[in-house]
Amino acid sequence: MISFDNFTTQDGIPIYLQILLHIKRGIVAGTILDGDELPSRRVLSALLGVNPNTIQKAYRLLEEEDLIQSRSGAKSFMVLTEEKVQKIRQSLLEEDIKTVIGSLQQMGLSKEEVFHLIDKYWKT
Amino acid sequence: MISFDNFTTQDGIPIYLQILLHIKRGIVAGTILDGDELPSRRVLSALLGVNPNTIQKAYRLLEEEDLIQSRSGAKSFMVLTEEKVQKIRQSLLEEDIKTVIGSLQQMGLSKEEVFHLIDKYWKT
Amino acid sequence: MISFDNFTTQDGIPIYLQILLHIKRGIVAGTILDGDELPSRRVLSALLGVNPNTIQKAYRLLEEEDLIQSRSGAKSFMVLTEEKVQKIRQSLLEEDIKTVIGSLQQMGLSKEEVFHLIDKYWKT
Amino acid sequence: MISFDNFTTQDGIPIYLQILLHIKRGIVAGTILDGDELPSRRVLSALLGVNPNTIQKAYRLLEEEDLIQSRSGAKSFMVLTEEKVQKIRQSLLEEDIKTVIGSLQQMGLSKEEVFHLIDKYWKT
DNA sequence: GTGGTCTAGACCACC
DNA sequence: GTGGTCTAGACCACG
Repeated sequence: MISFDNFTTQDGIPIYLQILLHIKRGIVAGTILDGDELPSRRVLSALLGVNPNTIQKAYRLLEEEDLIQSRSGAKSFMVLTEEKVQKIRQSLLEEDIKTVIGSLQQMGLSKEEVFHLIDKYWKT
Repeated sequence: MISFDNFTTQDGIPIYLQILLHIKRGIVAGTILDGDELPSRRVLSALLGVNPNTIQKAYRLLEEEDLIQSRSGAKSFMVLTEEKVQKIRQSLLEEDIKTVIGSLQQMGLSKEEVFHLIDKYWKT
Repeated sequence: MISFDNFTTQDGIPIYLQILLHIKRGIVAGTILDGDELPSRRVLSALLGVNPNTIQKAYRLLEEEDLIQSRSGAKSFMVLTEEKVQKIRQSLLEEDIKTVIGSLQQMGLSKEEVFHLIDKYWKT
Repeated sequence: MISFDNFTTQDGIPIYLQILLHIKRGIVAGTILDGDELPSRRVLSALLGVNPNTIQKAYRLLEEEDLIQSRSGAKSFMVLTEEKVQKIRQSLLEEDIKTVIGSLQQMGLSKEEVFHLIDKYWKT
C-alpha cells in the first residue's frame, strides 16, 4: 500500500496537484512500484483531511496519464513500466531544478552559496 | 525604475503572487533599493500584458507588508530598511531551498546527485 | 411471474427507478396482478445484468409504497387493490403526458403536429 | 436575452440537463436566436435557485456542442446556424416522442386514448 | 460585472 | 467496502 506519511498540505498549490506530485515522486524514488494498491478515495481523504473529490481528481489525472488503473467498485492499482518511470523522473527533476535555480539566481546567489545552503538544510 | 525584464507569467501560480515574488527577489538581489520608483499600475499592466486589477492586488499586498508607499499622485516608492531586506531574504531562501530539498529527497536523490544537477542546469 | 422482457436499462435515470417504473407500468397495463410473484432478487439481478443491491433498492421502495409483501422465505408477492391501481395509473399517466406536452409545446409544436408525430412513431 | 420564465426544476433528472434541454427547446421553438445573449452564471443561478457551477456545466456542454461562445470576463452568446437548429430539432423530437410512446404503450393505452389524453391536457 | 477553477459533501451503481 | 457523478460555495484573473 502506498504510504502518505510525511505528507502535509501546503497552500498556494492546489491540493490535488500536491497529491499527484507526491505519488510521482514516490514512483521516481522507487517506493511506489508497478501493481501497488492505492488507498481508496475515502481512506486517503480521511488520512489527509481533504475532500474525497480532491483525491479523485488527482487519481483521475494519473489515470489519464496511464499510471493508474481504476474500476468502479474495485480497488485502484499502479500500472508502471520502466519507460514511464524514466519519463516521469526526467520531467520532475528538470522542473524542480530549473525552478529553484531560477529563483536563487534572480536573488543574486552564486552557485557556491547555493551549494552551501543545500548542505546546511539537507536532512540526513 | 524597477525592471521587469525577464518576467514571464507561468500558470499554476496566481499572477499577483508571481509579481510579488519578482519584486521580493529583486529586493534580496539588491537590484531594487530603498526609494526606487515602481512603474504605475497602468504602465506595468501594459508591459506584462496583465489586467490592471492584478497589478493593483500585488501592489496592495506589498503596501500591507510596508514595503511600498504611495505618495503624491499615483506614484509608488519602495520603502526598505536593511532589517526588512534581511527578513525577506531569509524567508525566500529558506522556503525555496527547503521546498526543493524536500522534493529531491523524496525522489531518492543523494546530495551529490543534486549538486551535479544544479551544476548542469546553472545558467552562467 | 412478472415479466421483464423488453426491459433495457437507459442511462441518465437511476436503474432502481427504471425497475420501479417498469413494475408500475405493468400494474397499470393489467399485466401485473394482485398476488403475482416477483422474481427473486438474485434471479432478477442475473436477468437484467444489474447488481443485486440495485434490485433490493427497487423492491424496498415498492414495499414502502405497500405494493409488495415479502412472505415465507425470500419470495415476494404483489399486494394490489383496485384503488391502488387507479392511483398509480393516474399519477403515471398525468406525469408522462404533462411532461411530453410541456416539452413539445415549448418547442413550438401544434397539437396537430404532435398527433402526426405520434402516429408516425407508434409501433403497432 | 434568453428567457427562463416558466422554468422549474424537477428532480430525478440532473438540473444541468434540464437547463440544457430548456435552451435547446428554445432554439427549436425559434425563441432563441443566433447572437442572443445568455444570462450570466450568477444571474441565472439566482433566478433558478441553483448553484452557479450547475449553470456553468450546462453552458460548458453547450459550448462543446458549438452552440455557445464564451470568453472569460465577457458575456456568452448563442452561435447558431440553420443546420444546427434542424439537427437539434430532429433529435429532441424523436427522443421525446419515442420515450412517451414507449411508456404509454407499456401501460396498455391505445393510440386513440393517447390522443384523447393529449387533447385533454393540452394547454391552449 | 464576467467566466474558469478548486474544494467540499451527498448520492448512485457496483463488488 | 469501491469508484463515478451531481450539486454547492469560494476564489482567481479578466473586462
